[in-house]
Amino acid sequence: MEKKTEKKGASKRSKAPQNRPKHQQALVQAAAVLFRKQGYAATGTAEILKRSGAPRGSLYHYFPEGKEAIGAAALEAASKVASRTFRDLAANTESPADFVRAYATLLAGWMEKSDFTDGCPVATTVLETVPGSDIITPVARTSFQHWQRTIQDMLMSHGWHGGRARATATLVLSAFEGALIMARVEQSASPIHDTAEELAALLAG
Amino acid sequence: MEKKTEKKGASKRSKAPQNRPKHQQALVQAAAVLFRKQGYAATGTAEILKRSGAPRGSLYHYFPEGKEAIGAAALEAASKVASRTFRDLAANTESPADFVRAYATLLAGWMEKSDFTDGCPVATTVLETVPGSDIITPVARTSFQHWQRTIQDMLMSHGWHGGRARATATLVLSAFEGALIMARVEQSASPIHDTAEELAALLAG
DNA sequence: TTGATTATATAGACTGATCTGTATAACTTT
DNA sequence: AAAGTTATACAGATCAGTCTATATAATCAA
Repeated sequence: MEKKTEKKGASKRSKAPQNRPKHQQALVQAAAVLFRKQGYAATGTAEILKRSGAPRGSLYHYFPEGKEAIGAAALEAASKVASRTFRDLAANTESPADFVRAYATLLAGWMEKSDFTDGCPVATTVLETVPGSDIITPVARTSFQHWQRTIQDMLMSHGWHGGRARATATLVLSAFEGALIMARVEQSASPIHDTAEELAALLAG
Repeated sequence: MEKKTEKKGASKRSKAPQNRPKHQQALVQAAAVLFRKQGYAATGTAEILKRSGAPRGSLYHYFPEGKEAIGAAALEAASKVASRTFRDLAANTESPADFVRAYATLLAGWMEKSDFTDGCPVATTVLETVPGSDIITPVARTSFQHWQRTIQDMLMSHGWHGGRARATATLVLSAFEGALIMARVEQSASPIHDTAEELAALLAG
């Protein structure tokens, strides 16, 4: 079982530190996209490998706990992106009503661009793995709590008080979560805009 | 696939173990539970067979198009149950605000009873198969549209006007859909009640 | 500096289990 | 017998995960 021994290595022409965790990030990124679009169980490790360009060995090197660990990492990555979006949007809008409208526009554009094959990166995986997976469940929980808190803070910075802000933030999150599902099924951004307009009415009144 | 197997009708109403579509209904029922709890792709036909007690041959006899056809049938069955619940609830509540509170109580009890392993029977399958599956996609779309329309009618029967009733019904549906996901992740009925209370405030004001 | 040693990372063949779907035989009921 | 249903064996594909070998980096030895 001899293999070609390519001695071509050893050339350290570039000191670019590109070969450290070369494939780790690619794996998470690929998994995030695939899980989001087609679900957790329907996505095989082979597909993740192919899309990321990583070999099988790397997957189990970086994620000894296997597929579930990749799922958790993908959720974590997606969660951070969304949290940052929430914060940025909160900083650049003038009222809660503005905030939900702006976020709706963002989501709608995103869904349209993907031909309605995208959706919430957390929801898809969650419905297949929570509470079954001990690795994914806590990550998902933290993610939702973080989002909820970010929206709650946004409301409070506009004068809302604790208890009501908490419940309202939950409604906002629930509504967008559901609107993404409806948009996907109806292949239309309308549910997102309808939901946001009604939310805006509540937040303004 | 809907106009083929129902010619015998209710000619025989004996409770006796008559094996007409004996296994057909059991298959759909088993699939509905499993898809709802653990997802579409994660549920193998073997598991459906085992839970339903049907042999493999029956599955492909009643559903020649296989797993996707069972998925569509399960969605259809679940959709009808929910529609009926909506109508019954609408008939027995005195205002839209009452309606959402009553439905929240129903959902919360259901989730608690299942230890938060249940959820919306449509959402779970949808996120894995729409728009990929040509068999499931139209069923899911019809289901959501039917629900939306039922809630819209409820609102209009309380004096709401067309345009606003449409958008508000979408919000209500989205919010409950999302609240179920959050409840599952947080292993708590609070997101459902919080969401419903905020919705009630909007509907009352 | 050079050489040896260990740790990290890449690479893909391989495994046994499970997947969906098919084929065909054997009932059951009319 | 004929049609409708049940029953099981089977097939090819794919599944997640393990294995061994190799390559590159970092650390230590002289």
